[in-house]
Amino acid sequence: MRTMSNLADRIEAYLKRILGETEEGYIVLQRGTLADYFSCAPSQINYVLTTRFTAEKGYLVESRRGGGGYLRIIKLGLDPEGKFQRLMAELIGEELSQERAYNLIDRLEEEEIFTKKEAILIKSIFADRILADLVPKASALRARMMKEILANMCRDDINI
Amino acid sequence: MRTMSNLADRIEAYLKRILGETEEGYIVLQRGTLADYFSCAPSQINYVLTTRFTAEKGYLVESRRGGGGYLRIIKLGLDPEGKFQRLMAELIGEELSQERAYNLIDRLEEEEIFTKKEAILIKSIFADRILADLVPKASALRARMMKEILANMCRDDINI
DNA sequence: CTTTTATTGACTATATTTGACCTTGTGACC
DNA sequence: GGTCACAAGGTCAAATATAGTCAATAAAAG
Repeated sequence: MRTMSNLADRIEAYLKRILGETEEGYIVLQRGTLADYFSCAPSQINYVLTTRFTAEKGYLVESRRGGGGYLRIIKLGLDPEGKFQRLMAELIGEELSQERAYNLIDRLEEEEIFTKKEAILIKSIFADRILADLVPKASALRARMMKEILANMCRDDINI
Repeated sequence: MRTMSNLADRIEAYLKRILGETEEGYIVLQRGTLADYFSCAPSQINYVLTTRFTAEKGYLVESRRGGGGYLRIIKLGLDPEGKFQRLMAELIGEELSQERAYNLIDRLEEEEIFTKKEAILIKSIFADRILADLVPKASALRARMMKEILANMCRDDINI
């Protein structure tokens, strides 16, 4: 269980909770109102959005300024058509930092492509702590490993 | 003989005591607070963690910096036959060739410690084909990764 | 006396919080 | 239509709050 002791974590949890309670898969709210609710600087909301609601984590944020302005936070599902290939092509590339890898793995766990145990297992060996001193280009290795894992997840003989 | 009166030992004993009293199998605390409690340098805490709370001794440590930062010390679950600890001990400081790794993984799959999918997943990224050109000491990395995986298999907080 | 283990502190890395300033959209007024 | 006030949201950098690393030194063990 997270300590939830800092503001950013509490705002994140709040947004995820109401996102989970809604039917449409997105929520619309105002930055200033939310900032008031948590008695914080409005820019704190941007901080939470940019660190917790990224594309890798499966979210899309739209907004509008001016009168009637708003924030819309959308929870994305995976495209069932060729999802692995799309993920590999769009999100991995030639380099994959520890943080981006973890986000991606969490996302694949949410989509039930990995079990919790598999997610922990993969994250454990993708850690900089494990790779850094033995691998000059750790991000290149992570990218390669992640692609290899995803390719193997497509094997037919895997669910026997 | 240890005098049992040095700081590191007392901090170790303290952490193990509160770990034993908790229900969840892990504790969360702050490095600075603990250092204050023992009136020592914060880095002393890191020393204790790296020397006493290692995977081979049955612990995992996770942490986070910045506001709301914390240390989480996880006590690994019981391993009655000491199988993992023995495997880890054998692998410490050793090298693990692709062939030996594959044999070990197959054995753990037969013993139903890994599912077929997990075995395929691990083997896929342990291949020399994946590691060789990016990792000067591929066997050292495999040994380290394998230990890390085994440690994580003992976590109580993953429901296997 | 030598080797191993423990202690400390200076420096580094990372995450969060806040505030001053910037940009864009809307509508009233001319 | 142009301009202006106001109502959003955006950006960025400084201040603050944590934790990590490393190397020098001290203490203990052998």
